[in-house]
Amino acid sequence: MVTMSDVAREAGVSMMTVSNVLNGHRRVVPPTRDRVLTAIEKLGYEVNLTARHLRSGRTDTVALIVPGFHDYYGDVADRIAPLVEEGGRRLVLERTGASPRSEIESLSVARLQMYDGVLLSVAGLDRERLESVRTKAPIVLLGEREVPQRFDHVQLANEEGARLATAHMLARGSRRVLVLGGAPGETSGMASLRRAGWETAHREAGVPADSALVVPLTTYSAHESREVLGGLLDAGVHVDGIFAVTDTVALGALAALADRGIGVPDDVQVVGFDDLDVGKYLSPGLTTIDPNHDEVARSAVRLLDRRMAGGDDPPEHVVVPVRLVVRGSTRA
Amino acid sequence: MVTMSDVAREAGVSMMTVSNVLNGHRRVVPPTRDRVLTAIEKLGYEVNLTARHLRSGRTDTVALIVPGFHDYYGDVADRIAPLVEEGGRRLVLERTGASPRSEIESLSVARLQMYDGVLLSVAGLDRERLESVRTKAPIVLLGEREVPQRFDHVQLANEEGARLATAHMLARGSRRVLVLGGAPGETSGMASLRRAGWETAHREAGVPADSALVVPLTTYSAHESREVLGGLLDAGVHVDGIFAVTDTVALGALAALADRGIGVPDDVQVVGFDDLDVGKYLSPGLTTIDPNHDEVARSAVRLLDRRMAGGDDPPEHVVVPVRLVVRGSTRA
DNA sequence: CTGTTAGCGCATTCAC
DNA sequence: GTGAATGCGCTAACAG
Repeated sequence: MVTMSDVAREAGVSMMTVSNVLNGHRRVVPPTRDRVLTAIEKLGYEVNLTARHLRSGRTDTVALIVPGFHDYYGDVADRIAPLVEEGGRRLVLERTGASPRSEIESLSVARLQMYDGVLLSVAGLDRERLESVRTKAPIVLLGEREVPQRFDHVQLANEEGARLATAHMLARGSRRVLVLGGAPGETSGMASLRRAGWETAHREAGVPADSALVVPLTTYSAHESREVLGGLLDAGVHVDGIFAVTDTVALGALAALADRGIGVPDDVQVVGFDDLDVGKYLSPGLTTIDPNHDEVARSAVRLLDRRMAGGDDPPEHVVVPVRLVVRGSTRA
Repeated sequence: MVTMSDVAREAGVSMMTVSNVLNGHRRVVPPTRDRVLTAIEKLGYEVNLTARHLRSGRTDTVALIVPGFHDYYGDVADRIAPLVEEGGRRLVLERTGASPRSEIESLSVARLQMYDGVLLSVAGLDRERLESVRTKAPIVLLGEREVPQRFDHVQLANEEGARLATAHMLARGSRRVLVLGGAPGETSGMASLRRAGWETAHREAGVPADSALVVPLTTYSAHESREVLGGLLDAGVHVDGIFAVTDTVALGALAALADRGIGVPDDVQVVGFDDLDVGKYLSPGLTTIDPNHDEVARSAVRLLDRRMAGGDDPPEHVVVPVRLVVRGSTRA
């Protein structure tokens, strides 16, 4: 391995001069600079980032830690990456994985040290686990769970999105709108917030909200959704609208309806949440809530940049506005 | 920050004993061991992974480098992660991004140093760029592009999958099977290999393959697929089967057909490639090729483990078998 | 089984 | 504008 001192010897300068040429912290006069650059080129030298990290304390790396790689954070991650790169850093993804052990490991001081800052998706983490994160390292939380006040946090306007979705169907004639994946009771967490928006829409429209139409899910998978909704339909539950708390849930719901020959949107209107790409290509297209990933990415990076710059402003809790995207699964 | 020497002092032992307790390289007698563990607990010590890396040369980290986070590699990544963890390492994802600059940076010696091994998805990289990767670090290439012989490589049985897909439609009566996203000419690269399989199926079935039915795409997006196929249909091209080179392309094709009221599978049969989850929930379900991600993950990690263990076996080029998954978009 | 020595490659600090 | 010394925190190699 060719090191900085090899380059220094080749160029006839000290290591410090090489270092300065590389990171530009101090001015180096052009002729010296050129000699160094020539030597670097000739020897094929590249800095050892690990040594730089140990010495300087900076890693120039930001981590986005997600529950799993396949989930919807991939889309957000692609929007976060260029913003992080603008700040001269790179983004890496880690996953917490399924086991509590690996989850805790992802959040250990040792691992957090590897990064200048961490964006942590809280989808898979309970509050207790978050409370136990002991570090003053820059962290911004992302996601729809309730989080400790002391963290910066970016989440969606869950309740507002659910209200928009439900009001849209009520305004188009639905009177029995099922909220698929909605949690009864409570007022925090994605499922509860979205159920609350469903209630608000009913109240505003003067339509009674039947609590029998709040149908919880455990995995929020399309598979579970299809099974659970199918069971209800087969049991004769009367439904003329479905607010699925995610597009994935909506996908399962559409399959359950199609399995039974129930027409969308004529018999039952359907609205999802997330604006997955697939929704555009279904027939009919899926009406949904656009979660505004660009704005999520911008907010998250803005908050993290502030922390990484050493800002000690009070924690900020950003709620990103969302909007309704109307397609064919609801009536004109 | 509490360091190893703090722990050593607290426990009344040398740093080496602390180090040995932590990494288990040498036996430490239980009473000593307990004193060390108690001191670690008391002080809340955690190793500095950067220092360990600089000293030992190991990072205990494997990187999976992909063109973008949102694409289909998320699914493979989730299967690779546990296998990497079994080997006592963690997996991180990086993306090459769009710009050639960041792509080259991802492959720089400096960055590759950060990892014990690298799994590199070649989807976004041309051969020239790969040739220029100068390092003897453990690397395994993943994906359907042609790659230099000197690398280990895992790819799908593209041609066989395409043959299965096309033969399935020909056997069920299609005589004008369009290959959407197939590249004319050549015999390397995903699109060409899949077109070759389409040709093979025709030859085996004794059906002439009309080269006018080879329709190239540039982005392989659902959007492009919908537009391109729509244009052909509107121009009156006669088609009674579509082999879409990816499920995403199939999604766009299904939308183009639905836009025009063309029935699937009665008027046109459709087969995709990738077995994306969404295919199960469409109506009708999408017949497709299961790319066997489990086997891709296993092969990739096996090859990488061998390189990381210092094996100097000749480069291995694994072709992972695929299978046809029959759903409603083709006839019974 | 445990300790001592040395140094991984770089950037901070202080000198000139 | 450039150089010399020092040490970030850890572990390999060698003693004992």
